[in-house]
Amino acid sequence: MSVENESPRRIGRPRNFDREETLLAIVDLFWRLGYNQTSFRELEAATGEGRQSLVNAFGDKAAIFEKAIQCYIDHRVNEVIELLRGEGEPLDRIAKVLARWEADAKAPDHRGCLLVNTGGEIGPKNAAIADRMANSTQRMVNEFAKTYQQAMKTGAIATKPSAKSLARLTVALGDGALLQARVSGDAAAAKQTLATLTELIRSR
Amino acid sequence: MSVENESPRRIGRPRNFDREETLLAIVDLFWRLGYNQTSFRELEAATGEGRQSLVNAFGDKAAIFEKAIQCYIDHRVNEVIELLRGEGEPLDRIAKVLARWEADAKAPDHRGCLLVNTGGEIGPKNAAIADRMANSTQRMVNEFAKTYQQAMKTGAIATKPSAKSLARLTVALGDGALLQARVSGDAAAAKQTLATLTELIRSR
DNA sequence: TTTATTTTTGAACACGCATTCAAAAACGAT
DNA sequence: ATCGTTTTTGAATGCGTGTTCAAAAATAAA
Repeated sequence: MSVENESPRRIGRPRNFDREETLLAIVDLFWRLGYNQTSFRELEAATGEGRQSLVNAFGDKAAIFEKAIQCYIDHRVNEVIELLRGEGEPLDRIAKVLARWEADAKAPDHRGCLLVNTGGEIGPKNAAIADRMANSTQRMVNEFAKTYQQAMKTGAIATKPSAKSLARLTVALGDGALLQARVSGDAAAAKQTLATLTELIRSR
Repeated sequence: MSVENESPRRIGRPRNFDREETLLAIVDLFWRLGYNQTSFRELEAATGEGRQSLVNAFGDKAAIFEKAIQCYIDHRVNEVIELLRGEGEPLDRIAKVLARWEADAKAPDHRGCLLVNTGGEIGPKNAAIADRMANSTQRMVNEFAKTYQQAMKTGAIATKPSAKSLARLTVALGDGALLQARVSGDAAAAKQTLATLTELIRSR
């Protein structure tokens, strides 16, 4: 690997905007509108940049979307995993993740979860996108499974449904709750749904 | 109400196709491709009819989609409710619904659930569609709640998470499982997720 | 200052789409 | 047979879209 970080002074006209900041605005846009309803006109408006600049920086629309999905994964999915790997009791760490999902359900613009929304819209049509989504689900399931395993060792929960099974159920439930929140905007229902999971697991 | 069923001999050239049969083909198409990816070209191919005939019978694309959604609800959602109102023990009736969801997860074309897919794609943008989806969810939740209530009275399950809470969790979990099945095509994971719910509820 | 390279700007382009039109065809009624 | 009505057929139209082009602007190197 050659060194690329030391003074990346490149030739030519410098970029007018911050790449990461612009990408975050793009993520937010796809999150709210979905892939098909997001046109270059809205991308320009949301970022304040010309479309040629966006194409130059990120590629065509499909490439822009892929990078937005990756950005979302890097921030949101990894944040969930970090919460599960953090400090405190296993069940408390899981509660933190559920609280985070509730916060997304409460968002005023009915955004839900970008991966969930994309799953319904793109589905298996785009293999690259589908793979990343399936991989994200898998990573979250694995981390939940580890955390549930720890909770079982301390006796906080029963061992009857396996940790892996509980993990799969948890992630699927999060997906469903955030989907319903996007459609109906009823954040309270999502909150209660997730609370029921906690109740079901603890009371054993 | 005037009688409309007795010999509906109408004036003009008779329709060449069966309305219900064609609508079912349209439902299948939207189910697999989603709203945006379904163009009139594919509608023509799937139904074998000219686009003007389709527009004449069902209206423009938005109206066609609305009628397809309604058709899906009339068949699928109502079928779930009928299964819950059917014969047998409450938990067995619920098991029948879960088995039906598993079957949809197993479908070779990754269709998942039309309402789930549409929720991700349309979201809250189309109020008429969103209302019908929220209403369908509500009806299923209510019927699940009744069934869980019956199971509690017979002592088949504990009364600790309320019947309503369990019902909400069940529907949200079904949504999540079918969404994951659409994205990854991993029907086995969906099956195990739903099985874990049964395990969690029974073992108390 | 000049040159080379990259980004920005603004527009033009080609394509697919839903919508719409007009004529022909198929029926019941007169 | 003729007329009125509805569906079918096939094409045309207009619009929004993603993509692409060409000139101007901004920087580092020579």
